[in-house]
Amino acid sequence: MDKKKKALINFIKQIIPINGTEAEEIANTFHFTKIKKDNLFLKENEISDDYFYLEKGLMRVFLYDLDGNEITMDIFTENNIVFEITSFFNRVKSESNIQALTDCIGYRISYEELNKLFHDKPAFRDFGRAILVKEFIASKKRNYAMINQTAEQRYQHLLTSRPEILKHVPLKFIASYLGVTDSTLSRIRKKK
Amino acid sequence: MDKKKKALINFIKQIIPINGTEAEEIANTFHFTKIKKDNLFLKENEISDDYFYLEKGLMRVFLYDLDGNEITMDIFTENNIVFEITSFFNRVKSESNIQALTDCIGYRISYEELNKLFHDKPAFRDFGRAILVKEFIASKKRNYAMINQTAEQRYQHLLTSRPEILKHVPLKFIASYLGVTDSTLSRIRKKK
DNA sequence: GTTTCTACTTGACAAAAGGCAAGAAAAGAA
DNA sequence: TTCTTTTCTTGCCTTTTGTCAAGTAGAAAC
Repeated sequence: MDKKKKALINFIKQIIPINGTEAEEIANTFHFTKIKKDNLFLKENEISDDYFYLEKGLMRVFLYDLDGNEITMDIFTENNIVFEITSFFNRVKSESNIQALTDCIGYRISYEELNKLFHDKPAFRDFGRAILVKEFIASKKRNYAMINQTAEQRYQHLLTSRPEILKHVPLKFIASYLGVTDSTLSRIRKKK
Repeated sequence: MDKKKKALINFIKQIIPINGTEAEEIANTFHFTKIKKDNLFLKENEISDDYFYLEKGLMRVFLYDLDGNEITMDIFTENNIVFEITSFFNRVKSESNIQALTDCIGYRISYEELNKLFHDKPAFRDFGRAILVKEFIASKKRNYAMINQTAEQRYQHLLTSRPEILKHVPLKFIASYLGVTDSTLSRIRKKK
């Protein structure tokens, strides 16, 4: 038993009903991982092999648009699973990068290990599905916000729902995540 | 063996590698369903119990914003799985409605039947996951388009990638799906 | 046929957001 | 500390999109 995996064990228990022993066995398949600030956890054109529980820190997903501009598509905060769904599950080259915005620690498993867990621990299948569903719902909410809210409303929502992002992430990344330019976000922020 | 389920069988085979017999057995768990134009396949505040393969027709997902306006969040075309992920998988009341935009036919199963299939046909688990991943990717692409493209670019893309929508769906639904007002879409369309 | 909807268009003006460039402020490096 | 780089702000002007309201076109109802 690895005492240090407590956060991961609690996270698993929070997602699915499972007894302590089994949650521990699952957690013990995961490997401790550190990522230094600014380092890339996933590079574009690589096939992602990381299903990663982020215990501490912040990460972002970004890619380049047709003009070569960086677009921040997602920002992950602690106590979440971080992975590039397309590349990881479809075993194709990633179009996006995942970068640590602060020093990060957490636990990872490979595609093979994940599938072995699905096989060995049927309860864990529900975990896998629940994570997919959870992230999918978050993506749909973002779509809704982009259609129905102004940039200012999206900013206010981020401010109240995930204030830790505002504290640690440069404005330009937040701006592109919210779908505006950094000038616009700077003006929005000034208003308040 | 039900000859009429050929489209569904082919769809399953297209998503996962599977032999004909097993694909047929899976397909035979599904129930033929018709939905008349304009009818609601799912009503808000109901718990969705439909995992639906749409063989022919068009459907849309919509909900009401805070001002009571209808927002079309998604449009489904034929040869796709239609379901409200949050309500169906989390067994909670749906916040959105699903409506037939034309007369529709297809095959449905319930949540219970789906889970039974996952249990009885391990290969079908990959199908379930592949569908989730497929829809998730589509949602992420929509997010990207909303952040990086103008309404006109989004319209042009829809025009070339899914022209059947333009033919059969009223402009106001397409407009809200693209994240613009119907006036704006009308002007965009005029340009070309 | 006429009426009644609904779908769509269009004009005039307002609001939201972007582009660009200059400069201030803050954070890091030496 | 000073220098350098990055981050953020701001002004000016343009583009995009929204709002509201009036009007047309077409389909469906009577």
